Amino acid sequence: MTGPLNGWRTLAEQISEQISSGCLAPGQRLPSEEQLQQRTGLSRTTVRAAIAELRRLGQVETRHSAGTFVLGVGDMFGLRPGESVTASAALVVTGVDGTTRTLPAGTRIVVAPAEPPGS
Amino acid sequence: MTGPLNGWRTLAEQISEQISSGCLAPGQRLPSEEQLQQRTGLSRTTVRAAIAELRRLGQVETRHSAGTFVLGVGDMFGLRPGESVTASAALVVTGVDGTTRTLPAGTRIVVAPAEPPGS
DNA sequence: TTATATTTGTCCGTATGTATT
DNA sequence: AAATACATACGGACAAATATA
Repeated sequence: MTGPLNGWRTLAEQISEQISSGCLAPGQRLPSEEQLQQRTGLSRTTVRAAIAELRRLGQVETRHSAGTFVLGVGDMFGLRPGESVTASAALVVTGVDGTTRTLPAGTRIVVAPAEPPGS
Repeated sequence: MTGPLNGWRTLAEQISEQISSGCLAPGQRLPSEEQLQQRTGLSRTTVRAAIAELRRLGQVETRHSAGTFVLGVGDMFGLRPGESVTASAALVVTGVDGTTRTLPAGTRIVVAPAEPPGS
């Protein structure tokens, strides 16, 4: 098995891939929670956990009683040495392998110094 | 009544204030979910929702089977090539000369590519 | 080392409220 | 007014990882 994974992680990943591949375009509405329940056989709790994850990753936005919608890709900003970034909300760092890490609000993001080659 | 006990937002706010006021110091463990249940009379679902909110705000970090711990603030984070950062709130970039620039929420911060010397 | 208790993780079901369509 | 869809909240059960004895 590729990995049984949990319920909500698997579902979040599947939807995320549909977004990445363009099957779900920006502005488009995701299936309702009930529809996702029926299609996947998962409970509503699990479906909602998956959507919450997508929200955390900034891929979708949920509007009360209207649905969950795919967000467009945000702009990129290239941070240069000497510059720093902060925000009044938590910062989510996405690593090279796709894993994420949450930093407290107020953390200062700077460009890491280059590693010396002889490490 | 011991308190209003209305919902996960209230609980999250209460704990958040304890963190802001220093009653809960960085590194300190929050009461367990069961303890919070008993103290507040809320269900575990609601208690967990409150903690999830604190996590979303970057105020705490939860370690499996160990507990939820208060995070320190004002730390630095060195961003490395390949990593990216976003936040659900506006991002403020501070330049080398001290000037600031505000970027919309969702903007992806990446390490700017090194400029070739002959530019 | 083994065993036990604690604590969080995941998952399910149900009910009701609220906002949108 | 009615149907749809998300928000909140309760309850229970078992798994998994950690800490402790």
